Amino acid sequence: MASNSSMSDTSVLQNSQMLDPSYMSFTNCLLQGSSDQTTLARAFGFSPSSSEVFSLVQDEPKPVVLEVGDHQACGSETPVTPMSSISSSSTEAVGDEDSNKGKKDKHLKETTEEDGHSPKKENKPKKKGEKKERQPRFAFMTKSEVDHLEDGYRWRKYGQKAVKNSPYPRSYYRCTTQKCPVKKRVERSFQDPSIVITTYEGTHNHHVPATLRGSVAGMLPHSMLPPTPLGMPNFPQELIVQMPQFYNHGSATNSFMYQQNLTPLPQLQFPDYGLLQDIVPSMFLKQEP
DNA sequence: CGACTTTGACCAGCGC
DNA sequence: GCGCTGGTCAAAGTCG
Repeated sequence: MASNSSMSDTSVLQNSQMLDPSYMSFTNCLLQGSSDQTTLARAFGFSPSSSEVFSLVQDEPKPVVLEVGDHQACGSETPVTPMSSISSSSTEAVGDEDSNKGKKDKHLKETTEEDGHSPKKENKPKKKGEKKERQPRFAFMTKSEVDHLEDGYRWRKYGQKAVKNSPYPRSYYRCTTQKCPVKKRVERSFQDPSIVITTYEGTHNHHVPATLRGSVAGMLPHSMLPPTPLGMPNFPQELIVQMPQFYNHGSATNSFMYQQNLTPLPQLQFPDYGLLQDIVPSMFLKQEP
């Protein structure tokens, strides 16, 4: 599918409310406070390009984030607004979480009785109480014509589902690298079809494939390359590595716009989280007061 | 021929 | 308990 996005500008806007203090550090800098896109870009080591990143959502247990240019990141004043931040701890919230875990179990379920019967999956025994650990997740919105943005990694689509209340389907991708647990979900905002909502889940345990067409990996500054899975915070890593078109199909125009402190698009300014939730339901967790 | 996409089915969780 | 929904599987199809 489309992997090229020839997008337009890049603007980041955010909404930073409900940020859990713990996340503030990063999110703050990243999304809200620091807002200068350039700064942001710099902070993450990517350069703007084809699409617009409207908001970010992170679902991280820990705000490990700052390591990536943190201090630098903070301090500007652009309006970068995170869609929200999710603290996994407090509320198991994120429905997705379950999803991940539950789903898999599904096939754990047993076929026992007539076992082997189901044509499709076979089931493996799994413990009932056993829960799957939730992978760190990170979501962001981009303005893009293409659904699947090139981000340097190779993905394999493993499913697509219609989204309730939305004419646009949601696609599920998995990193094709062996043993890499990273998944991502891509869907379009039904409110603004030009907006693509991408959710990454998990952490790559490998580097960006060097063989990627266009050798994206090669173009990446080392700061963008995935650090070791162990040593680095997941979030930043995700962000850095996966910010799609940011480093991929950058165009002068885009870069320019990016640095120009783009104006937030009206339709992207979400007055309240309810709205946001409509757009990206699974990414918004209620925050306990 | 391998890698990837499409698509219908399956399953678990959740709300009613 | 039932139905809905989201997430995943895997066979079949497509593509380079």
